[in-house]
Amino acid sequence: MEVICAECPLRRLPAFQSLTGDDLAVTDRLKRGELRVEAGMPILMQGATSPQLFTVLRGQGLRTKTLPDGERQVLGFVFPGDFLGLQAAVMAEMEHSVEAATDMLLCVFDRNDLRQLYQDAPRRAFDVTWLAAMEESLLSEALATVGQLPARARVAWGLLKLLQRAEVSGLAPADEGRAAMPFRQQDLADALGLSVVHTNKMLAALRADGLATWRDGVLDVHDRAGLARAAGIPPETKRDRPLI
Amino acid sequence: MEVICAECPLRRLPAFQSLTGDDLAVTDRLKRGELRVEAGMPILMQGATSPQLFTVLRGQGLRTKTLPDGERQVLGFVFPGDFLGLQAAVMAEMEHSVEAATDMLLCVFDRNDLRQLYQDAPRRAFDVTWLAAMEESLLSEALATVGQLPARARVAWGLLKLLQRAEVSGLAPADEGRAAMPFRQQDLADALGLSVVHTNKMLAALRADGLATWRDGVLDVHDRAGLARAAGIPPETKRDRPLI
DNA sequence: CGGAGAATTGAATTTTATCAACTGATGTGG
DNA sequence: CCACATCAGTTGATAAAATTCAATTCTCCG
Repeated sequence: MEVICAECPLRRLPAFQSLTGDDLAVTDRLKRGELRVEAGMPILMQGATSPQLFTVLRGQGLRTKTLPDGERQVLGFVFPGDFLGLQAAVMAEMEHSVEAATDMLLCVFDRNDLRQLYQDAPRRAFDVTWLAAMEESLLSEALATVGQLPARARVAWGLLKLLQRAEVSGLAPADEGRAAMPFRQQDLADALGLSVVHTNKMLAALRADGLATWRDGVLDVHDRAGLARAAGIPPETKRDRPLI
Repeated sequence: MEVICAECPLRRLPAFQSLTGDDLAVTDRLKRGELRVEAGMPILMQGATSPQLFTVLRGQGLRTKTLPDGERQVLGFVFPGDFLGLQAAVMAEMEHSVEAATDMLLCVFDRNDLRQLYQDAPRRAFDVTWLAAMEESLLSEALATVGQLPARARVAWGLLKLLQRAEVSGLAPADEGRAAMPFRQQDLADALGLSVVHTNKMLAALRADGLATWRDGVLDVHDRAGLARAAGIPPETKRDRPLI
């Protein structure tokens, strides 16, 4: 086991809440090990039960849902600090899949220990609920965006969200508006409910307007305010999040 | 206080989990009263903090999110047994609104008691997380539907979901395929990311195909299998849910 | 009886998807 | 080292889907 919770590099990020030594110890005791996953490999499968829960230490991934007719919806992008598999632990099985977009390093927990956590560490249990509520909030915003905004605004929103997530999770400096983006345009299109072709055209439009450029795996936001305007001006919101 | 938890009529429904006397007592102690809300009135407001949490005893409502540009997305339909306001209790403020579609009767809890619940009744705390995970799952499915399916399939999916929710919450007998629907076509359209006009045309198409009729506040599903096929065949799933 | 809100229908317009072709980068086997 | 396949991105032309606009009906309510 390489990383103990007390020395977890993620804890140093301003986005994450600080913890008491006690809570740290509880978490550390529950940690079962680490798992390396190669880019492109599945982490959790839709329809399967998983004996394990994960926290992302390094790398990025995708949450995807496949419909009976074969269509794919990207539910969200996975970044360091994200908690994976709560659904499988709490309900019967996963309703979506998670796959690695880059090589990833995961912190492993046991599904059965979750009940124990609720007994022994109510504060940490509350944090788990906090994360679930946060996910719900993210999904709500995505649904509203996909349901109500035209294509250009959707793409602008998607780029802003990606940049924010990268900044908060320490993958990009906070003010440069630049971050590594290991995802494909197809992934963004599937997240926004657009065809790849149209997504590509909207990206070209945003680029032509000097708002943002996404090329060779690097996203560059040249005009954050302008991009926010194109997305329908959702003012920037930040929140301290717990880390499991 | 009219209803004590031990005699809550919702507990008799097969959809809800049974509870130990202990857990019931804890819940009962936390119940602060009941609240009557008239049709059309707001229950929780987007952007506001709420000192209270609610469980729906009677009536139906809508969860809605308003975008900065004024567009409205319906995030979901509220039925008896639903738990409202978790977001406000766990995070800083509500990210969406909840309003009554019919006259409603709500069970009232105090926001500050939630922490206490996590201390005193870990099993109930786990149930709260279960509900949050369930909401997340519902939103995921909605996002995939809105993002990937064509209009006719979306409407078919919406009608099926509405019927299922009505049946599970005891508002409609399980096998008749018929339920009271106090919502407007505009609400369904806003839930599916379609215009009212187009939603209306798709409803007409489904009616013409003998699949379902929605008229005068009553939804009639004539051919459940056919409707499911039109929606892309999401096989029927049922789950026992906890009741807070 | 008049008016407001909701449902319905047809027609014109816009948005987005689909199809098809081409580029550039990457990787593989001969 | 080159021919060849593959995969992601790009672009233009065409087709389909859904929106908007406009007009009408219906019901409920004062």
